[in-house]
Amino acid sequence: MSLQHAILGFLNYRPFSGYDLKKIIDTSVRHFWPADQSQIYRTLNQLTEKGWAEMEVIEQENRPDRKEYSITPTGQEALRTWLVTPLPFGDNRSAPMIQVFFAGQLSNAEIIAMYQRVADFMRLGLEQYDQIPQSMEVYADYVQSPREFFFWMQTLEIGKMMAKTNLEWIENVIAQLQSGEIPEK
Amino acid sequence: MSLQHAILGFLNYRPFSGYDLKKIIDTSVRHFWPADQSQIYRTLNQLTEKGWAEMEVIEQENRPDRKEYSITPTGQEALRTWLVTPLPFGDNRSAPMIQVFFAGQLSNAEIIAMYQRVADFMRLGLEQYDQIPQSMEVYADYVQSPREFFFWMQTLEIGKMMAKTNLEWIENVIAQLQSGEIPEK
DNA sequence: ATCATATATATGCTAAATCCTATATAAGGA
DNA sequence: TCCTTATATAGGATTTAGCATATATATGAT
Repeated sequence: MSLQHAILGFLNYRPFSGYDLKKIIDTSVRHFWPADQSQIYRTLNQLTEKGWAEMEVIEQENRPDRKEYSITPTGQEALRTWLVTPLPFGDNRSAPMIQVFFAGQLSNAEIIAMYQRVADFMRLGLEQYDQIPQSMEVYADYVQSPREFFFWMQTLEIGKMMAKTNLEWIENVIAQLQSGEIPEK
Repeated sequence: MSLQHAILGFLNYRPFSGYDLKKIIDTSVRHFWPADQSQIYRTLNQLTEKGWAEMEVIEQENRPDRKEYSITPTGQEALRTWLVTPLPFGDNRSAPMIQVFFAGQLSNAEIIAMYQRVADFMRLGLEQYDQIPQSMEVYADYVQSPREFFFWMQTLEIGKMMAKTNLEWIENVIAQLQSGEIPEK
């Protein structure tokens, strides 16, 4: 359902083709909603069937025709309705959490080794967060607005905060294990 | 894939039936990995086909026969291999993040109203976290071990930390919007 | 001349998840 | 008697996602 709304969100800026959308998504919302090319095309068909988007074939020389999709008034209404619907944060499936739940079945040494590797990945990720704002400038091609930019940066901000919190938690678990407080089974 | 490993994790404590597992999952890992009844039964079939679990029919009086599933040595190996594989935290789809990304398409008043409702939900959720440890005692029926308990509590701990971080972020966004720093489009 | 890359869309197949319904037995309450 | 709840498993239908492959044109590099 959400990919439909994500695409509607972009179409509400201006019309795009499936090919455009693939590139845009890969440089923006991919971090919290990756989308396969085939999925994007299929979703555009769904939006058209629902009457939330309209398609126009744009003939081109030297390259295949484009199918440009525009949002319809019904689509704009559907988008707004969805955007103002409170959704629960932190309600997502998480395989790493399953690992934590069953970590007791491993030895302390194994757990420490694994989480030290995870912590290293997270520290790397945190460093890279600071380089993302530059790559965000790409978006200026699509929409030029400090208001939009503010909310885009908020998705980065929350990502960074979550990563920090995760890292803090991991470091704490490692410390507790290393302190010997947690007896082996 | 992960439901298979979650179920293996439980089977590694002792044999369970699909009916047992449904109840156990609903009172434990449901928060980060909900599972439908039919999905559990189908996954048990998959585990059996893979040779990771074995099924034994237990005849009962007065009620339908149980099919008890035990983990096999191959299954234990698969579980261990998966448990020591570092998985990236914070790599999950998040519909609320899509809403943030496109929030600029709403008015400040609409955004504030929506996030105040979300914040209220989160504060409620945070209060309830403190009551969960009691309900965790149910697990004692399945496994009696302070070591296991430690890791179970860690899944609660990270959930609470994440909820706090989310709330902090939301309160900050609301404050920025209310301060008038963010111009309407 | 060939090979990779960019532009552009489509379809087949599979896995995973969700919802719904079906089947069967028995206890307990209204 | 009938209805609900508990115990127990199974399968159909649909949605979403992910991976692979096909098709078509044109440019630039080796």
